[in-house]
Amino acid sequence: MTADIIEISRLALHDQVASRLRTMLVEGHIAPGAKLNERELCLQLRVSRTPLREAIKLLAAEGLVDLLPNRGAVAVKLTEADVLNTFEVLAMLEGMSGELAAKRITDEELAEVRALHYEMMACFARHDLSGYYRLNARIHTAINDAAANPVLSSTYRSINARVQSLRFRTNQDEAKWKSAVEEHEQMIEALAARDAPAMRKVLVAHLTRKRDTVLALLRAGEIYPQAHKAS
Amino acid sequence: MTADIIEISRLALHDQVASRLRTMLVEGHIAPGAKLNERELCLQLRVSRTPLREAIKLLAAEGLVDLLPNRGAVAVKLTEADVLNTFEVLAMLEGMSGELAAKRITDEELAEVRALHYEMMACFARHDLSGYYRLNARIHTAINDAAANPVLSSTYRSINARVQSLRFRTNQDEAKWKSAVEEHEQMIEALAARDAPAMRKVLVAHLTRKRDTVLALLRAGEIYPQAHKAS
DNA sequence: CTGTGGTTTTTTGCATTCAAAATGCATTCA
DNA sequence: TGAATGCATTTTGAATGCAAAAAACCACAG
Repeated sequence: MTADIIEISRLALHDQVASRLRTMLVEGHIAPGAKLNERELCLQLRVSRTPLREAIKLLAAEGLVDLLPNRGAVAVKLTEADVLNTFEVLAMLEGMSGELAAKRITDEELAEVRALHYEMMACFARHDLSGYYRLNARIHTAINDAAANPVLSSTYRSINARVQSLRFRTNQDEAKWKSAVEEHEQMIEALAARDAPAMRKVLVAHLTRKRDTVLALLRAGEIYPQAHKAS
Repeated sequence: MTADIIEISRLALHDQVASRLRTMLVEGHIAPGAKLNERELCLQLRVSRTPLREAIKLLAAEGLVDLLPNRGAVAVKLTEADVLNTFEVLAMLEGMSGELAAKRITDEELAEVRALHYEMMACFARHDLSGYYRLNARIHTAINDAAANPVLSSTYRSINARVQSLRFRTNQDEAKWKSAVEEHEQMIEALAARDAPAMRKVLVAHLTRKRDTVLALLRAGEIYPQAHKAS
């Protein structure tokens, strides 16, 4: 019982709030372009406005919300140009991460990535999309860790979060899913061979495909169905 | 992102505070490892604790201060590993920025960079170090702008700020200064030739040299003279 | 003289309160 | 009938108050 209390007070309240808000934004529970009403969120998250506001400032720094002076915060609604620019940076960060990982990964780390990969294949076989996504994220985290550069990892995480809500909504068809899995296999091969250029190549290609998927949906207007807010 | 469109008639207090604190940290007026006493800073900046705390949270997200639970914030004191990791990422970001700039720079932008370069040369000739630094920063900003990727620019700015206070303290000797200027001339040439690989090469070399300078000083203990606080 | 325990003081974290700005509505006038 | 202006409500921004945690201090014992 007391352990929970300690556990709660271990993480600062504004950090907990930031995490919850981040999840809500990334998973689309707060729609892009939606206003973040402070009083509303206070009741919902059972905290006062001070930690909430601190959390919102944090998310603004991460680029997940826009801060309008005297008008509060809104969930970012990316334009096509924003998506292009973001993926351009992401591709480079991921490419670098992959290169470094290929150079620095230990046998133990490689084994773990492989294990995660097979778990992910299991999800693929079962058509368990959410499990697939979860494993996918863990693999990418594992590769980032293998790159052994915390600055790179946290930068990647932060920027990736901005497009995560869009990637969340891209309902893969079977063919795209299959080729994504194939790309993952190439990643494992490149890692095992410690082939840094190959690793970069497959990761950049991976990101480029993701980008194009997101862009296509954005252009089709399937991501932001009702165009209500001016941006 | 989309907030840029909204004109900022009057900056919010927490933004002003964040700017001032950022300057104090980057220019070393707050020493690395120093504790940020809220009450003290409130009196100094003539604001109450609420906007100050929001600003500190922002700087924490930027990686300029560390947030210790229930113990406040301290100015980050980078370890040798931190410096290596940060410059590793910076080199890549700057390399990418240079590549994109070489591909995308307009004649007008190039002319402006050239003009800034000559102004900087004037400062060099006059041994005006602070003017040189100012122009140097403006040139890098101009190149970043020419890359035409706001996500890249802001990411670079944020990460660069973390090592700026160290670079601020590296008192260049004449020889190093001279070779820095030569590298800048190579940059202009590469830009003019729209030679992206060359641009990347010179920028990465530039950053590597800066990194080594910072590292040498760090190892010599000249940056953190009195080692008192644990990092 | 040094280490330990308890107490005081300081400092941080969160909640509440107060003030200012913006939004919405109704009334009024053209 | 439509637009503009003034008022009321809502919402954000900033300041203060209060409680808890950490640091500093001091006394005391070994």
